[in-house]
Amino acid sequence: MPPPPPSSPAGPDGSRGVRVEVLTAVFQVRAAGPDSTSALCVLLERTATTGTWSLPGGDVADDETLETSSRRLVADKVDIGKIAHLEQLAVFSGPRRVPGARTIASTYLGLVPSDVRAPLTETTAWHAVDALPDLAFDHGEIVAAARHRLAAKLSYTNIAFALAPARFPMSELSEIYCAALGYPVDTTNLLRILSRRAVVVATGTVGKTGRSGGRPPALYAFADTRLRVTDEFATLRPPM
Amino acid sequence: MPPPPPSSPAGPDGSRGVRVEVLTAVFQVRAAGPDSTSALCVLLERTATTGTWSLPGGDVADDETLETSSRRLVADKVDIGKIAHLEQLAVFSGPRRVPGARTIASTYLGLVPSDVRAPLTETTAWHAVDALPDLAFDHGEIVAAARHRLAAKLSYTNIAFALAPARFPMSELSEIYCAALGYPVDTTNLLRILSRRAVVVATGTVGKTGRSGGRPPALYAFADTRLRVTDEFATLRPPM
DNA sequence: TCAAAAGTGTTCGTAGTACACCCATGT
DNA sequence: ACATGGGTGTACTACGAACACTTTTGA
Repeated sequence: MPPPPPSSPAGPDGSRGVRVEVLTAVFQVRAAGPDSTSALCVLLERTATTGTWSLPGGDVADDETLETSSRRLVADKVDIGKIAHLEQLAVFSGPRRVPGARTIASTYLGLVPSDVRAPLTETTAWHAVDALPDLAFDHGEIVAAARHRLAAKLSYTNIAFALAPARFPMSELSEIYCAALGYPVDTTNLLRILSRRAVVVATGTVGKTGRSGGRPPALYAFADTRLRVTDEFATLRPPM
Repeated sequence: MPPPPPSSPAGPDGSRGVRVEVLTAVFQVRAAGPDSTSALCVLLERTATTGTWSLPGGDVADDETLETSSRRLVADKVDIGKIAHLEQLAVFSGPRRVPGARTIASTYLGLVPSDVRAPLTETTAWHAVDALPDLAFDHGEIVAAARHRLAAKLSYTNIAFALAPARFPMSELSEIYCAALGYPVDTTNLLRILSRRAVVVATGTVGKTGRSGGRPPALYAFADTRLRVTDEFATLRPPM
């Protein structure tokens, strides 16, 4: 019994197929809440009929990759050039994850710098991830996975470049880390760690002092604008 | 202009869809080469017609998740119960990644303990990852991604439980790490690290001494048989 | 008693945390 | 001058790498 070739068509006419949707969790650290402290927020859109919130997404087109698809499907919500980082998250494939036709969701994590002011439409809004409304289907699970991924990568990659403005005082970067991680981060040590790893560099310029006095802060910038693993081997390093 | 609901069907009758195939890179550390040293190997199958090697896989069925699909599609090659760990890898979605109908590949990484002796069929074989033949389509890329994932997780999770037998001397575990990582690992330090993290525990039993003399080794076992992150925060730990 | 393999202990370097202290600016 | 925020310096700790040394077995 010869096994079928592993990549053979599903049916004789190739007609069989499943629906594949792409869903993207776009994050931004932004002022939220009454005291306007920074919080990690996710972009949601409201379905007109049911009123429930869901992640932006839709179907893949024939001639595009899933990543292109993700970009296209959030383009009308956030300026496409403003997504500083986009990466695959996971596939959600439960046969009954959505009602109706069987639909597999390929999900993405997108990041937008904190100084981007996206023009929102009537049906889209940023929601703090710590105070989410009920989400459609398994979208809550997807947001949770995206948060987890972001938090993990903050500690061993330069992924924060995609959440920070081009230039920033370290105190601002510290706030961003704090918002994304959910716990306070020591600004002093953050600078040391990121400097040692050559993730951030001083620009030589200084910013303006805040509303209530204080020394004007030095401005820093990320050395790269692409994801880089900065602490590859937590342990079990190769010899020498 | 109300946006379409994010999970609406693609076409009026739901007929539109893409082909989704599941491909699995199954790894095992096994004796390979003339000197029969341990090497990381991947399970491949040969296409009868073209003679090229490819990863085991096929199409998703309507009522199964992708993971179930992966298990089913390698079941005739390796006893399904012997896959100690299976996880999502990535989605490969280039519109022209395979000839013919547009096919998206959802890929998985599977691990089999080194003491499992799988009954191979005529068309399947284990190949050392350092001496792979030409692979079909983008399967080489997939194997590379799987290797990379495995190496990374070896340093911050207990993932090696899925590559090791139930009980083993530390020298054997060291060989497994060495084969999977591609560089030598100090057995002494490996024990210390994995003990501190409570990843391995001594069983109290001792094994048989080798063919050429030597002290009989203590046998160890993994504390868990499911993936656990053992070094969650490489840095930026939460305070206290 | 010697070789081979396993196990123990010690030293060293480095990275990250915590925190005290010093600097620059606005009021 | 003093409050406010930014920056520097310094202990302390912990973990892992490297490697020497001891123990236990078979020949």
